[in-house]
This record gives sequence, structure tokens and C-alpha cells, in this order.
Amino acid sequence: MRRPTLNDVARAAGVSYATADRVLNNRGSVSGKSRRRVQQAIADLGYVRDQQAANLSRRRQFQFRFILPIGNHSFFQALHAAVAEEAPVQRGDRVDLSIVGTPALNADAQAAALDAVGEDCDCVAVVATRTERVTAAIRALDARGIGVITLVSDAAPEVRRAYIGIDNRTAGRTAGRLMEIAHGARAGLVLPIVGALQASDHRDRLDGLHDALAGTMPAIEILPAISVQDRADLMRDMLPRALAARPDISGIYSIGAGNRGLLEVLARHRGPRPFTIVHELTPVTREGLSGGLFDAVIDQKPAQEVRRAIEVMKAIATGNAWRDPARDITPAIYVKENMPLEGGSPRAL
Amino acid sequence: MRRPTLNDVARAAGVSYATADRVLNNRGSVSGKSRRRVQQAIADLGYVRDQQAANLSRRRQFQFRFILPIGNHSFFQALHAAVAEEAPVQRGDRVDLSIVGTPALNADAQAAALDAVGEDCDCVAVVATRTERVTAAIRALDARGIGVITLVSDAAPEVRRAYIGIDNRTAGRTAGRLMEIAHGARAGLVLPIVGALQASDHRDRLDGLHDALAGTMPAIEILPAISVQDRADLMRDMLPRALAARPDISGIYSIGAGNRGLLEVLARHRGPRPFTIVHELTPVTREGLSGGLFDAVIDQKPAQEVRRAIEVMKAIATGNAWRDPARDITPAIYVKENMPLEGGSPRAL
DNA sequence: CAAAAATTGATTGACGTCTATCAAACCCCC
DNA sequence: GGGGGTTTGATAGACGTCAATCAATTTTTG
Repeated sequence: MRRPTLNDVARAAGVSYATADRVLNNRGSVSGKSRRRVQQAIADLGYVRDQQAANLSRRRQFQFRFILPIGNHSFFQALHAAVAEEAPVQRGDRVDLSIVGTPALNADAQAAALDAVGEDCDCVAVVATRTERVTAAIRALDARGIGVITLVSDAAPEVRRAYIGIDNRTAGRTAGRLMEIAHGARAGLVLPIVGALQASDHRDRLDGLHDALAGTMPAIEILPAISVQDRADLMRDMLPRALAARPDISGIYSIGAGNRGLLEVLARHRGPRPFTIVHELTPVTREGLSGGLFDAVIDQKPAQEVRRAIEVMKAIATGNAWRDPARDITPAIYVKENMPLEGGSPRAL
Repeated sequence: MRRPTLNDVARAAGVSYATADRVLNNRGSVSGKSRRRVQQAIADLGYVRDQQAANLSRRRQFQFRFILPIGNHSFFQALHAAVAEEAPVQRGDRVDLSIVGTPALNADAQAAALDAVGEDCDCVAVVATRTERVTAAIRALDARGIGVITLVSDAAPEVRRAYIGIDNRTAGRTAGRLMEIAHGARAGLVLPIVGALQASDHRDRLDGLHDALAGTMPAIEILPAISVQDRADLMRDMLPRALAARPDISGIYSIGAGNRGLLEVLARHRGPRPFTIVHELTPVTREGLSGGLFDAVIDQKPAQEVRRAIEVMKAIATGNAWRDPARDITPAIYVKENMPLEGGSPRAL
């Protein structure tokens, strides 16, 4: 019951190993008859190429580079940690991961990091900004034969090979639906809080919120978004004023970061607490969920995205097909009860 | 910049390949001095054993068996499909998956399937029932050196190596929290629908619902559960009567299967529609979500569970440590907006 | 029919690790 | 310092595939 090798295939097809190899890897010239017999034998025996032996023989070693924003956002830190955690595991499978950090939202730095990718690199994943410079840099890399995928934040779709990340408009719609559920069939007033409206992901989420709440009856209205630059201090400053101005606010949708400030403001808030949705599972948002100050977290599961990215990068590097990631990467909804445990250290046998 | 091999390590440590190998795989006898020098060299060079070459050389081939319930429940079909889909992929990585179906909820058949596992099998995953016979069968397998993990439904924790699946009580609590959110701060009446209360997963979910809604103010009350045996026809029969008996029902929590019937009943239902939560993303529940008759689906992401199970089985078979799956396997909440697309065919390059 | 071209077979040496064997070198103890 | 045990080195043949070479055979072509 040993699994068949290419030698078995050759024997079954009545040809030499060399010919079977030529068919399998279509190289050299093979007559139609031999080709058919080999393919038949492959089908009959259920032969599947041993990837591990193949990789060994080809001395195939993948170099993948992740270009990630650095910054004190917990989300980026989590993303970074997720890549770092995969590195030693992948190392044993002949895949080397390297990480380059760039200042967040800096298109020049990103383009520079892309340009700096060496020839030995097989594929690049970048948390992209959608700018001319980055588009050009990605195109240049592709011309050098190095595929680029985008992670978390997309670039121009025509230049990258795949995008691994959630659709932010969908995320916003999901938040809107939760708002609607939380309002029952009552009217309401939702305050969106963004980092900056220039950021396309924030804008998309806000658009999604509008999509979902348009035409609710009775109406759930949406206030103009306040911008806190993803900073907790600005949140502490601006949010109380906004809440004071409109005491009838029944929902808060925090689209970006700075949620430490949000948490503090809500803790001090008098009166009925607005239904509060925030983004990304981080220490702060976990605290908010457990403490009951945040009602729901919309998360993109960065660790899963990273694993998925590596899968797709392998497929690109080997020229195989891959599953369209858009199908299974959707924003996750966490409430207090289904929030996953933090950490997750390996358990000894 | 080739990655270091064990030969490089030996050279750096100033010992022979044989000695380095003895240290790495601790076999034979090695002096403390040599051992230290080799370990130092491993650390210095950042040597990581090439798993693929190692597997090849050991002719390590894993045989994993999945023992799954058969039945016309879409969930089990999805689980089956998920395993079947992984099979060819894993095949290329020297892992053979085989599936054995047993009649659902039949402990004898399950125990028989466990007993029938051959010596060449390295690890077994079973959707278990928590019964004496199954416990004994698992223990017997373990005694033969074949580890057993449970999938989706747990057995006695002391006999299995790991459980891959959601905590059903948590799932029930999650449903309860959604109910609470949907009720705003209003009173309500929730009707739970189970397959059978003997099934521990259904009982756990129901308990979770009670946990979450206990002490809500004003009270959200929970009716006694009706049992529809996971059958759509019984659902069509019993549910309308239950709804007629208590027109003030404001929420429905469908804990098991038979949701085709639920969908039809809700479509015909007059008056305000109860907030409806169901389990498992299947064609029927997708339809319910898109059509707006179901409000939320709690899903256990079977495909992800299967991949996770294979990972853990590999770790068990090789004697490595594995991550505690309980940390990241939590019930997912889907609403209409964040529901993943069906299918997910591979995309060509 | 002969020459040219296409196809095939046989073989070889990697790739990095595992496993085993045998002889040589070293250590400790009496 | 000699004997017994322990540690070490050197080496070789797998594992399944890749990639290449060269000679032998078949087919095509003029």
C-alpha cells in the first residue's frame, strides 16, 4: 500500500522513467502515444507528485517579503506578530519570511521598500496605499518577475496579483446591520468616528454604514463623522463635546484607532450608553468588550490573513492556482461571549 | 545565503556529521562537550531542520482517518466535503486522509468504526458521542499507540488528545447576547427549538442561552424548548402551534437542524417577525439570511476546523507540541452582510 | 533508401536527512 | 600500561524527484 512513485507510473505505462518525467514536467519531446499512456497510468494509479521530494530536488527555497507599516497601533503590531510567529514554522518548510517596516501611510517609504526588494525574493506582500507611486513600484516589481500581493489594504487591483483582506465597505455594512439590530425598530442617531477621511479604508467603512442604514424606518440617522487621527488623546478631547452636543446619540461606530480614549470617555459617560461598535480585536477593545462598554468588535483576523497570504504567495511562486481569498475572508463579529482567548501558547504533548 | 544544513552545523561545531546528527536526534552517546558545541552551532547558524527532507528520508507517510456521521444534514455534508477537499492537497504533502461514515448518533457504530482502525493509521479524528462504548474504544486505540482527537462533538476529555470544535455553551451564550442586543432594553420572550435534549450539544447551547439571558432587566424570558428531531416536517408541524399559543414571542433560537421548515413557517408568518438565530451556514440558512427571514447565523466554520484538525494530528503523529485549539476556535456570527460567499473555486493564474 | 530529425531509454549526481555499520580514538580504572 | 567501555569519525545507501547527458531507436523527410 505504498503510494505510487513516478517509477511505478513509468512501469505501468510501459515507458522509461525519463519519458514519464518528460510528460509530467512537459519538457523534451514526447510522442502523443507515450504522453497518453503516461497520463492514463497517472490517472489509474492515482499518482500525485511528492511535493516535498520535488522541492528538495529543485532546491526550491522561497523568499517572501512582508512590507508592513510600523506604528503604535495595536493592529499593526498584531499583524507584525502574526508574521513573526509564522516565520520559524515556515522555515522548516523551505520558506523564509522577512519583514520590512515602513512608516504608516507614507507612500514614498512604501515605494522605496518595494524598489529595494532583491532579486532573490520570490513574492512580496504589502499593506498598500493606493497611490501612483506605489502602483508604479508594484508594476516594476512584476516586470522583474516578482509577484506582489496586497494585504489588509489594497492597491490598484490591476497591478497586484491578489488582495488578502476584508472588503471595508462590507465591514461598514456589517456594522450598520448590527446597529439596526440594536435599535430594534426604533429611531436612532449614530456617530461615526474615523481616523481621517482621506484613508480609503475608513471612507469605505463609513460608506458601508450609510449603505446599511439608508432607508431604515423609522430612520436611524448618521451624524457627520468626527476625525480623531487615530489618536486616543484627540478622542478624549473631541468625543465628549460631540456627545454633549447631541445627547440623543444612540450609537457609536469607531472606524479607526484611538479606542483607549473611547473606552475612557464611555466609562465616564452619564446617561444611557450608546451602542458601540469598534474595529479590531486588541487589548483595548477586548477590555471594552469584557467590561461591557463596547458591544461589538469587527475584526479582520490578521493571523488568519497572514497564513492565507503565505498560501497564496506559495501558489504564485510555484505557478499554481489559488483559491480566491475574497470568498472566505470576511469581517468577523465578536461580542463578549465569542471573543477568542488571547495569546494561545503552544501546548506541550 | 544558502540555508545551513546539518553538515554546516557539524563543520561549525568542529565535529563530524554523525555526531551532529546524534545530538540533533538524541541517539547514541555523546559527550557533554560535543553536545554543547553542536547546540551552540545550531543556535549560531540559526539551523532549522528541513522537514521535507526529513520526512522524505524517514519515508514518513501519515495515514489519518476521519470518522464522520453520515446523514442528510447539510452540516455533516459540509464537514465531509471539507475533508474530501483537503485530501488531494494533503496527499502531495505525504498525508493520506480516509473517511469512514457512521450513522449519526449511533454510539455502537462509532465504537465499531474506531475498533476497525488499522495499524497503519497514525491518528484518528472522530465526531464523537460521549458514551461508555466510545470512551472505551478511544482508550483502546490509544493503548495501541494511535492518538484520537475529537471533532465538532467531544468525548470524555480524559481519553482524547484534543478537541477541535466550538464550545457549545459559548455558542448558546453568544446567541443569548445577540438576543439581548436585538431586544434593546425591552422585555421579550424567546422560543428555543432543539433537535433532542438528549444531544449534549443541543443541551449545552440551550444552557448557554439561559446563562446569557438570566437576570436581564426587563426580563427576556425563555420558553420551554420544543423538540423537532432536526426534521423540517416536524418543524412545519410544531412551530406554528407554538407561535399561535404565544403571539408575544419576540425571538426564536433554532439550535439544531430542520431549518428549511423554519424558513417556510417564517415566510408565512403574519405579524411582527421574531428575531431569529439559527446554527450553521448551509444553503438553507444562507437563503434565510439573504431573504431577511433569519437575522443571524452562528457557525462553526467546518472547513477551518478540518484544517486545524489535520494540523493537530500531524503534531500528534510527530510528537510535536501544538497550539491549544480552544483559543482560536470560537463560534462565528454571520449576518446578511458578512456572510462568506459560497463555493470558492480555485482561481487560475 | 539514406540522411536528418524526433523520440526514447538508461543512467547519473544532486537535494538534505535518516539510519546503520565499523573502525579508530579516547577515557577511566585497576 | 593494558583492558574495557565510551565516544567519535567516516562512510554508504536509502527516500522520490529533478535535470542533464548520451547513445540507441524510431519516425519523418527529401
